[in-house]
Amino acid sequence: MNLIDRKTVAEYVHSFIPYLSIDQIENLIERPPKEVNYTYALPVFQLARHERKAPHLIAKELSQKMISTSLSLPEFLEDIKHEGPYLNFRLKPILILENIYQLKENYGRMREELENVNSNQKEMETNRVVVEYPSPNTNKPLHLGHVRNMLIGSSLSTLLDYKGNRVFQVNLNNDRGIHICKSMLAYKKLGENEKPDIKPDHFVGKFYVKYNELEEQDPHFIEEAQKLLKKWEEKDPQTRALWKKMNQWAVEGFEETYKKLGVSFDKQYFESDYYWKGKELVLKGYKDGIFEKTEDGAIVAPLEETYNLPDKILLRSDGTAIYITQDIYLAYLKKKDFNYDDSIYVVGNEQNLYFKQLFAVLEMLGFKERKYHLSYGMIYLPEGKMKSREGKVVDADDLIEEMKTIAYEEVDKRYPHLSKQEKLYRAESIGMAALKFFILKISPKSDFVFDPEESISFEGETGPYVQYVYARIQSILEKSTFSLDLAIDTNLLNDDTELDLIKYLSYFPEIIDSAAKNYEIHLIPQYLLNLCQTFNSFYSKCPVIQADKELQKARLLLIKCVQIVIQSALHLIGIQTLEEM
RNA sequence: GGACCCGUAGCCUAGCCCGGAUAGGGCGUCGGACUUCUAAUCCGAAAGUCGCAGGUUCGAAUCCUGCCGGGUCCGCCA
Repeated sequence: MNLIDRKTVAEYVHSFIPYLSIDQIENLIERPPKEVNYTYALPVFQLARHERKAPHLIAKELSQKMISTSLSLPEFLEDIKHEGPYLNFRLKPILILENIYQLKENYGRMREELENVNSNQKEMETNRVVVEYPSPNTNKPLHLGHVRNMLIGSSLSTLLDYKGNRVFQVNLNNDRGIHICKSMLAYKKLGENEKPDIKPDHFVGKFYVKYNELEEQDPHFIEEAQKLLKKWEEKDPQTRALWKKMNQWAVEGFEETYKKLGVSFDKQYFESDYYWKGKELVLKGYKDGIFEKTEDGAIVAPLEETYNLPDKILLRSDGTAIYITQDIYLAYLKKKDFNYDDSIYVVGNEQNLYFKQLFAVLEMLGFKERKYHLSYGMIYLPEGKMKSREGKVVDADDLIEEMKTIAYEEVDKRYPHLSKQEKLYRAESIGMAALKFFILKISPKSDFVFDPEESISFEGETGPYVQYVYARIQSILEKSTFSLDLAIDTNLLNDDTELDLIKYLSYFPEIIDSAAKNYEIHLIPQYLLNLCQTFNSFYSKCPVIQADKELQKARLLLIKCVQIVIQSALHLIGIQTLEEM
């Protein structure tokens, strides 16, 4: 097999432009616009300074030099062409198709696969990564924000694992604090001894909403909730028993939701187990003169001068822990548990400042491990921000059910004759694909408005659109009387859509690479849309089954490769393929 | 008051980190394509001051500065 990608091209170009490094050239190389039927383009403007010539002349001369000095082009290149100030390269199609067909689901990490085979670098240390998400509060069920969080966290974990990292997924249950006491108080007042008659986390959440209704009528309830928290901290047995019971309900309910979304963890942390342990670290920091004490005795980290951040309280004046106290400890604990190289926190952007402060405080303590806050934007409803307090949220379970229900109707509409079991199977797969793709195709940084009416779609830029391409290919492969074979004549693949497909296929490894490097999951759905749009154009223009033998065999291999890439890309974002839909 | 994020056709969104070919898609609208590999599809059309104004550059949606509009956050919540 031949390792061919952007870097291979850069290495080749470097032999003609020695004054630029391979990395510089690789950085310069870009993907040409759609209508240019070449794989990579080198804009030569930058060379104009060295060469003191007009860009289009440089491009022309370089291409001539490349073609004449090497007699024939290097094995992996089919064509080089100058076009204005650009030098365009086309990779040899058969090599791309060969790589995909042989590497199968490993094609997306082609470079690692082929380099490992060649150099047998097994002793190379595997990078260890901890990904923390979704870290829910245990007083109410999961909502759409958590869904976004989980989909990002879980597909990032899959992706990093795919690229050779050892990934540990962990979840921090925020099971202690005033929020859970509020649900407990309402339960005591209104539902004592009732057992969940609905999904247990929803049952707990019901009381959280009820609490807020109570508080609205009578603001004194907050004092009662605080009393309950105090009793909890004093380990009052009755309070602890109630707390334990309700937390169990909440966590049980979460587990069901995790399962539906295909999320699982290597370890679950519970804040209540160690929230007080960070206290020692903070006090030691104070003793060492790193932190300061306020007039009333709270410990504060001075961040203003060194970090240009607001100072941060680390310990209450009464000596009790607050949220950051335990997060400091947890950083050490995760290091101890997993000996990680990278620690990623998947948390919404409303906590951007908090994480800057947390990381600064850890650094002050001498804890200098690599940490990254993967911050994502908030989701709004058409009527504004979601408010759990008022029960104005898109509930995760409801949303999942709704997606499946609508998907069922769509399947039923098209194929009423199918068995109910088959319809359910497809609806589950299609509904989940629609949900996951809808959320993951958007750049994690951007906020977005979720309009339930408009967002649940199965047409256009959606998961089902991609699944549909997979199924269409499957259907052709089954109907063709020819079998797949690498011995094809790629010259027959000369339609624009065919050349485009090959071009997009060759980008897959570099898309995966940059998605993993920059933690940008949305690059994968975006890539799939480009690939699938091109396939659908191909599909309507280029018949496969009716084509002559040689052309048919060439097209079969091409579409098989498209199918392989679709499947492995979808797998990375937790979406299943369907052979028929 | 301060810090950070966002502003791309009626609506949604990619591209911004790392400046390069006429700014890509989708929804919606209008007009076409199923006796032919699955129409959850395809083809075509209308629709854009890339928030505004400067600056840097051969070249700016992309980098810098200022402004306008929206959002988030800011010492004892989680």
